[in-house]
Amino acid sequence: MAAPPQKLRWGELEEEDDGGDLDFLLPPPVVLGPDENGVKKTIQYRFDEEGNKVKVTTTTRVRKLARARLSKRALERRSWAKFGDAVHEDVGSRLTMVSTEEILLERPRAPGSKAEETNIAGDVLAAAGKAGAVLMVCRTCGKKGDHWTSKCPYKDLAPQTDGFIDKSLGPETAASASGTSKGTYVPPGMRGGGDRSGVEMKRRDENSVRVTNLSEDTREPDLLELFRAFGPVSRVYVAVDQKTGVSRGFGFVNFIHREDAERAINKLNGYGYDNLILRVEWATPRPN
DNA sequence: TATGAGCGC
Repeated sequence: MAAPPQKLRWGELEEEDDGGDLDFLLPPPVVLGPDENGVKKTIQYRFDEEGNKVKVTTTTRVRKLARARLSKRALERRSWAKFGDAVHEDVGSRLTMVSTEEILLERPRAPGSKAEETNIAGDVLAAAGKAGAVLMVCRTCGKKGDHWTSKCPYKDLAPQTDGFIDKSLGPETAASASGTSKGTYVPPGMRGGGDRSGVEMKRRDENSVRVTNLSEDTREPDLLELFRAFGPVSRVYVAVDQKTGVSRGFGFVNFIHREDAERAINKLNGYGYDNLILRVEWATPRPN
């Protein structure tokens, strides 16, 4: 296999020699450096028009700027020994490389807990699960043994815990509810007697606003920033391609109050955001 | 391009 031709930059091209065939009489060119300042010296010889031997010294600075920009720490890192896949790399290459090594991450545990304790707890859970459905406790309505949280008929009425709830709504705790057993979470709809009949329930999804034509790098916090000005927001969602992680360019914002959603639609539809014109309209509720 | 994701049985 022939080596690929080395691509020369114009600055590296040899000077055109007009000395003709007598070049072999001249000493070979000498290249000195580059030194630590990136200064390279080239000493060449040629014949001038009158046939005199002339020494030509060229001084060039090579990569001076790039070197100057390296911090002390970066320079220090260059002297580190290679490890992992890079051990087998060419010793002279100082380039960063992409590794295919498997990196095992530790599973986060509760602070202070030991791995063994976790396993024991797991066994206990497994045993209890076999014995009955005591552990099937819906986190939304607190009902035991009937359904999982995802199947809860009231799941869309549950308060959000994803951090996007407007803090001005104030914290609601089980302690503020009446008739609760100690330490048990009581969802808002079940408070005050637990009789659901006649309680006006509005699906969270109802004040859902669809936002399209988002720029690719718009994320949920950005949407929240934009929409929270109109009133308390219960949920923000940006559709993301599961494979690539890039935004699909649309999302949803749910408002607690329908009027706020309406104002947001009126104000923000057609609004320029990140060089794009937003489309903001009512969302058709998700199937399910 | 264009109407959403998800845990424990």
